[in-house]
Amino acid sequence: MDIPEVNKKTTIHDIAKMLNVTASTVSRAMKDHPRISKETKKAVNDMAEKLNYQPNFIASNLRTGKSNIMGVIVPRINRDFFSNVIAGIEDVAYEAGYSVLICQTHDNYEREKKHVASLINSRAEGIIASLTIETKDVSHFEKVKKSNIPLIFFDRVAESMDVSKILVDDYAGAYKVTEHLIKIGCKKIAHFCGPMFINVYRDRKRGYLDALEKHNFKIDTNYIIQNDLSIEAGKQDMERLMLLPNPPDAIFSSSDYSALGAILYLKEKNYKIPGQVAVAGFSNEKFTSLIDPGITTIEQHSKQIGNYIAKLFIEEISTKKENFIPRKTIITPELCIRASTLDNL
Amino acid sequence: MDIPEVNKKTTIHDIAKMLNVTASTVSRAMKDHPRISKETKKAVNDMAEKLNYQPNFIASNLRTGKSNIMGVIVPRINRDFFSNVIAGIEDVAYEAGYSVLICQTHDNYEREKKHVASLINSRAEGIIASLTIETKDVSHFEKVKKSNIPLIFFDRVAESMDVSKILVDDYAGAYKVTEHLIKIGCKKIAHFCGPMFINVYRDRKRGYLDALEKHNFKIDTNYIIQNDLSIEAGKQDMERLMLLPNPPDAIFSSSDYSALGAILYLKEKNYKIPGQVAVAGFSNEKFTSLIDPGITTIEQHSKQIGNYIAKLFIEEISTKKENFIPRKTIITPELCIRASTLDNL
DNA sequence: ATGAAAGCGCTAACAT
DNA sequence: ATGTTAGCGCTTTCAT
Repeated sequence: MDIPEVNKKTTIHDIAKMLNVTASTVSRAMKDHPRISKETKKAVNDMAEKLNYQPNFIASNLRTGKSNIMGVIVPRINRDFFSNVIAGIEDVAYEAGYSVLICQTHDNYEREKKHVASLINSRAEGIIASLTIETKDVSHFEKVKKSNIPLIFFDRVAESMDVSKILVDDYAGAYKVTEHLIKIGCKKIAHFCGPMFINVYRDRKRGYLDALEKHNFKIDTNYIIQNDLSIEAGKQDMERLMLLPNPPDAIFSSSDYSALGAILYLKEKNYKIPGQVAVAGFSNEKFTSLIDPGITTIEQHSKQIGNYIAKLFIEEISTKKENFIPRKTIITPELCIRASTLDNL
Repeated sequence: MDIPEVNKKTTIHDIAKMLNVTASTVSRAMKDHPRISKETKKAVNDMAEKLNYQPNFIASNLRTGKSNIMGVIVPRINRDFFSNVIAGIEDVAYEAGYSVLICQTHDNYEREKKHVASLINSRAEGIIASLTIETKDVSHFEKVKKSNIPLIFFDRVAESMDVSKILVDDYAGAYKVTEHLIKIGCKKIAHFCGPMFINVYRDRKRGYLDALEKHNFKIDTNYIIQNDLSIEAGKQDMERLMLLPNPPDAIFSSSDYSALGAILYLKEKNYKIPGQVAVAGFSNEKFTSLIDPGITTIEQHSKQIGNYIAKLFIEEISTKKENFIPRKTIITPELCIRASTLDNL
C-alpha cells in the first residue's frame, strides 16, 4: 500500500543513473567544467530538464561553505531612504552573484536580535545593518564579528564597534539647513530631534546648534523638542511650539515625517508657510516634493550609498581578513530648497 | 608556518569532544530532548556559549529537508500596499516560526524568473507572489508547482494557474469610485488604466465601464488612456485630456501615482480640483491623505491581506497535498472619499 | 540516558 | 574525459 515516492525531488544521482555516468560527471557538466565533453554536457542538461531537476542550494552551500547571501537589516522597507539603499545594494550584489536577504526590524530591538541570529545561522556571508531606534546594547552584533562575518553599518551605526561604517554627514546637513533658515531671515528656529543615543539625531542636533552659535543666536531650549519623529508627533509638538508665549518662526525637523506633521498642523491653523513659519525636514522622502508647499529637506544620495556599501562588502569579502582595515565613509548630503522655506520675510 | 585554524566554526562535535559525549547527545540536549539529563543539558549549553557555537541552519535544513523559509515576491517594497502586505505576512510567519524572504522584481520579468528559481533552489517551503507588470508567460511559476512547493498569488495573479489567489475586488472598487464620481455630478469621466493582460487593471476598467453604462453614460474612448501609471504618465496624459476639444470633468486613475500626476498638472494650470476636474485614484497610498487636496481612493486592507495569505500558506503546508483545494479569496475594498472629489458642482 | 552509524545532496581532491 | 571517495554539520533510527 505504499504510495510511490512521486514527491521525491530529482538529484544529480538520478540524472547520473539514467545516463550511466557518475554524480561527479553530472555535477561537473552542469557547471560547464572544461574537461567534460560537449555531448555529455548536452545529455546531462537535457536529462535535467526532462526530470525537472532543481539544484539543491542547501546541499551545495553546506559542501562549499558558501551561501552567497548578503543580509541587509533595516528598520523599515517602506522608507524611501532605506528602499533606495536596498535597491542600490541589489544592483551591485546581483551583478556579483549574491542574493540579498532583506530583513526589517520595524524598529523593534528583539526583532533585530532575531534577524541577526538567523543570518549568522544561515551562514550569510556578510551583514549590512542600520540599527533600530531602540538599540543600545549591540552584543548581538559582536557575535557577528566573533563569527568572522563581515559587518557593515550604515546611517544608524554602532559607534563603539570596529567595523566599516557609511554615514551621511548629518552634522553638515543640519548645519546647511539651519544656516539656510537663518539666511532667509528666520530669527527663532526650533528643532525636532530623535533620541540622543542615536548618532544621526545627535549629529543633526549638533549641526543645528553650531549653526545657531556661529551666527550668534541665543539657544532657547524651549525650541528643542525630542519626540519619535512621526507625523503625529510633528503635529502635536508643532502645536506646543506655537502656543509658547514667543513661538518660533521656523522649524527644522530631524525627519521629513515630523516636518510633514508640522505642516499639517500649521495649514490647519492657517499659518503661512513660509512667512509665519518656515519648515525644513531631513531625508528627501518622495512626499516632500509632492505636497504643497514642497518641503525643504536634505538629500542623502541613498541609492549611491547602497551601491557603495555593496562594493565595500565585496571588497571586504575578497580581502584576507588580516589585511582588511575597517573604514568609515562619510557622504556629503545636499540641501534641497523647496517652497516651505523659500523666503520668510 | 601553518596558521592555526582559528577561523573554523564550532560544531556540535567540538562541544561533544569537550564534554566527552557524542554529537547526538549534544544535538538532543540543544533541542531540549526529554530524555537527556538536566546536567548534560546545562553542560552542553554552557559549552556552546563558551565556544560561541552557532548552529548551522544549512546543515540542519539539508538533513531535515525543511528550510522554514517563506518566499515573497513583489514588484516593489516601497509601495505602501506591498509593504503593508509584507508586514502582515511577517507577523503571522514569525509567530509560526518561519522566516520571510523578501524579493523585489522592480517590475522586471527577468528578475522575477531569477527570484523564483532561487527560491526553488533554496528549498523555500512556499512562494507568495504578485506578478510584475511585464509577466505574461508564467512557466517559471509552473516549475514551482511541479516542484510541489505551495504557491499563492495575490493582487496581480496568474489567472491560468490552479493555485490559491487573494484578490482585491478591483471591479467593485472601480465601480464604487465611478459611481461616486457620477453622484457628485461629473458628466465626463476619464480613466487611466494599465496593461490589459494584468487582471487588476482589466477589472478596474470593467468596473469603470459598467458603472458608466449602468447610469446610461455614453462611453468616450478618447477618455480612456492606457499608460504606465507613473506620476509622469499622469501629468502628461492629464494634459492630453485637458487639451481635447471636450475635456473631461473627472479622472479615475487605476493608480494613486498617476492620479497624483494628474493633480500636479491640474494645479500647475490652476484648474479647480474638484470643481473643474475631480480626481480619484486606487490603493490608498499614504501620500493620498497628505497632499492638498487629499485624493479620493480605494483602501485595499493590505495588512489584513498579508495576515490572511500567511495563514493560508500555513494551512496549505500542513494539509496533505491531495486534500488541499486551491481557493480564490476576494477582499472587498473600501471607498475613501477625500477633498479631490468632495463635490463637483 | 546516551552512543553508533547512516545519510541528506552536493563538490572536489585525487585517482585513472 | 570521467570515476572514486570522502565529507560539509546535522538529525535520527536503532541499539544498549
